[in-house]
Amino acid sequence: METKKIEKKWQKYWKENHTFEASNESDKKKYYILVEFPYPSGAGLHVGHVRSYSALDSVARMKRMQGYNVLFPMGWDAFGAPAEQYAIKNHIHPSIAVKENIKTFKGQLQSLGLSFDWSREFATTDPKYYKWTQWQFLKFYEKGLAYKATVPVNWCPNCKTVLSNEDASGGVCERCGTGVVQKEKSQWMLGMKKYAEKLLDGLKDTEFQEKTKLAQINWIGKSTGAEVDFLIDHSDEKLKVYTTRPDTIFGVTFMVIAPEHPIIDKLGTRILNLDELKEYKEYASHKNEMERTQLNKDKTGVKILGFYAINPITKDKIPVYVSDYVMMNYGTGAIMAVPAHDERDYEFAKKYGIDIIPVIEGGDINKEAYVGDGVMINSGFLNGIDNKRDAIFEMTEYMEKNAIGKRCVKYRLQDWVFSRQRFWGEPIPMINCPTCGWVPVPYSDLPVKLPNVASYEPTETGESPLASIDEFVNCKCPKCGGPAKRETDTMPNWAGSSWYWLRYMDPNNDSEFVSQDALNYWGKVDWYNGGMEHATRHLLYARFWNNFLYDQGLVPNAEPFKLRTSHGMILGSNGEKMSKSKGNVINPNDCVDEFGADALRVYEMFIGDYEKEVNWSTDSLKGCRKFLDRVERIGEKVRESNRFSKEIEVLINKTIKKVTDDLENLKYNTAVSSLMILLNELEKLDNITTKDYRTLLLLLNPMAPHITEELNEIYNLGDHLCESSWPKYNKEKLIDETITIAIQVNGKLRGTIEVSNDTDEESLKKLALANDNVKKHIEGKTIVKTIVIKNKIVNIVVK
RNA sequence: GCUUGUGUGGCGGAACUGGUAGACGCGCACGACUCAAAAUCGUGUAUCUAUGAUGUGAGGGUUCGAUUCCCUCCACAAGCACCA
Repeated sequence: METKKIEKKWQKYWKENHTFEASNESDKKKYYILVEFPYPSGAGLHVGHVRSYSALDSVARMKRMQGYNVLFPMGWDAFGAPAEQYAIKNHIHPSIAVKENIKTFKGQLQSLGLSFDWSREFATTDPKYYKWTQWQFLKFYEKGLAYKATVPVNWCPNCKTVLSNEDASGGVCERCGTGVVQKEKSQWMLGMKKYAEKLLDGLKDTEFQEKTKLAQINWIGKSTGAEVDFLIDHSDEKLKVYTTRPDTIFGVTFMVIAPEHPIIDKLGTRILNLDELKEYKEYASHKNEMERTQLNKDKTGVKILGFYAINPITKDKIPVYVSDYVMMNYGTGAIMAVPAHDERDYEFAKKYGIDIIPVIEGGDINKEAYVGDGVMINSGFLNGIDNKRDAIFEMTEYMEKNAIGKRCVKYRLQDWVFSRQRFWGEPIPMINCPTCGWVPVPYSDLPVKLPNVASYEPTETGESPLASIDEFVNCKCPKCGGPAKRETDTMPNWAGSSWYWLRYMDPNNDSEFVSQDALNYWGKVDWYNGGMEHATRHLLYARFWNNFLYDQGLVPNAEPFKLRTSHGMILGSNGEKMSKSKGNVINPNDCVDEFGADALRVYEMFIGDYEKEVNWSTDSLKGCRKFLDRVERIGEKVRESNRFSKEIEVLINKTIKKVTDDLENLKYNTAVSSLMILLNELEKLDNITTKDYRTLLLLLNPMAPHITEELNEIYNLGDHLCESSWPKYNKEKLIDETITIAIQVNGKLRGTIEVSNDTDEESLKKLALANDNVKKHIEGKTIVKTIVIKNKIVNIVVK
């Protein structure tokens, strides 16, 4: 039968028999495998999706055969800008384009024979799903973790929307590439900062890959130091700074505050050059518009005329500067500058002619050997202390005793800007009443649905398109019944993906976001695979969200994911990222049409190290097709027997072990290659047994599920593979009876000998010395030493 | 700049706790089958000044023995980026 027909036949069988649908009630051990659900773009499935989905599908299939109740779901992360842009252009509701795209994606995934449980499918854009996203937002609000704040936000003048720091990385809009400007805007925020320590600490309870943990740790960016108060001369005002090096306070020769620092307004009447400072603030806010990628930016700044700060230790008068190298959103927005030991402060001091006082011996910044540790000098009571740990400790103690400052911890992690001025997102379920203020939409009124209109143009003022839809905006205040207005901002793209794995456990529940029974049964996701690009933001948002739900007693675990792995990208055959403009895009449909789904799946697993990026090679794909053809052809040599052929008994046991281990350890490429080796050996035999063949097919089934099922049926080898047990190996049959031992002279290979397994050291030595080539190389020399490692090697050291 | 990775044939990549480097596949060459081609099968395929020597980014070290461990350096990739 032709490949296509075979594939369709089995796909139909699996569907009709609900083969891959997981049960929420089972005596079997559960295993939850999650792959990141795709954004259903108009471009269709990418070969990169196929890589991770095939790989984890093979794990899911193996686990089922090993007797687990496997949950391997799929859905759609379907809110987002592209659908909205498309809608604006064509004046059709985004849900229509999304529906189309989902249809395409689903068809493509199904044609690959991936064993997803389609009965649990949903899209984040389904009102039945986003009802619960909104419900959870209200929980955040109730706990004070969702709040409105006026914050300087990244603003894209082209898209007319607020961007998160993440979406504005590099100072340009992630979507359109326009330079981002700073703008003050009232936004909904989620209090993620409060969870910084938990998110850091919770990593202990995960088995994430080390690189993923590190990425998260970096992103959270914890640092310990001290907050120190500098009094302002002739005033009760204080300037609070954060420093990780309180020990260097004797070296402070100036201070720097962020352009937005509130003290400027507070002491406005005393400041002689207020206009200049305002001008600088204006300049700084536009700075992002310019090439922010420019490195080694020149330090700029303005000295505040009119007041000084007082060093709390030395009582010196310290000039205060405004500069944009200090950020308002980190620490206290103010720093004590120690130009002798900090590169940035040094640069600034040089430019503005400020004194530089070294306080660490040999730590002078303008010397090559800049060090941050050494003997304290010019530092009063710290003089002579020879390491920073003790110096920091002494100083902090002193500060706390004298109420000058105190120990504290800071995080780089910021609260999550949760508002977007877009149409195509979950409406934030809040109502603004002129008398009651912000009032949450009652739970019973959820979901707040997106209206069905035909215009999605953003407004000039930067409000969401929803703001111009009166029937949506105008409503009654749930509290006082008076006229009120709905929040028109929607949630960011990341919202829907911050809890989707929970919904899969119980996707059709109308009364709860997921039932407690389902939560208790499925627990944590056992294995979550996705792209490395999501190792920080998505993974942090998801963990934050889940930690919050846990604190509310809504889910049984603080951490949602046990293991997290990530796959490498697939590049075009020219080594560049696949893109339409480069003409190097490979469409998985074409591959399925020409070579079959099985061949594509096997190829994508064989293509290379799963965690590294790889270049596409259609030739290699052909090779995998050939491999499957050979598997098919060898069936002609099968003879009935329930034993392994003697010649390959050890090899086949080894292969079972290898494939089993490799599939669990991201070593998909060697899993495939070990099956190729097995096939090579089987081909050398005149005939093979039914047990040989069925074992080969069982092992290959997770990777090439269609052809293997078909061959199993054609040769009448037994139950359907997907309903059979995974092969087990016999530990005693893992070692060959005869093995090859390498013989070296002075570490160089001079020959090999065949010996029976476990030949003792003394005999090995004798055999080695008897070898002709060895004799030649030791002739006329003295043997200094002989190293014999059983079953491995003999090394003769001569002089 | 910082953090984290990665450097192995023409190519993708193997190599257990240090023990025969280059498994497996692609490509290429030759051969078989064929009138011929495709497909298929078989053989070979690191390099060189070739009975030997050299080879895992470069240089050093530890060891009987190093792709593997240690030090220095180089290149590339990803992430972060004035974080005090």
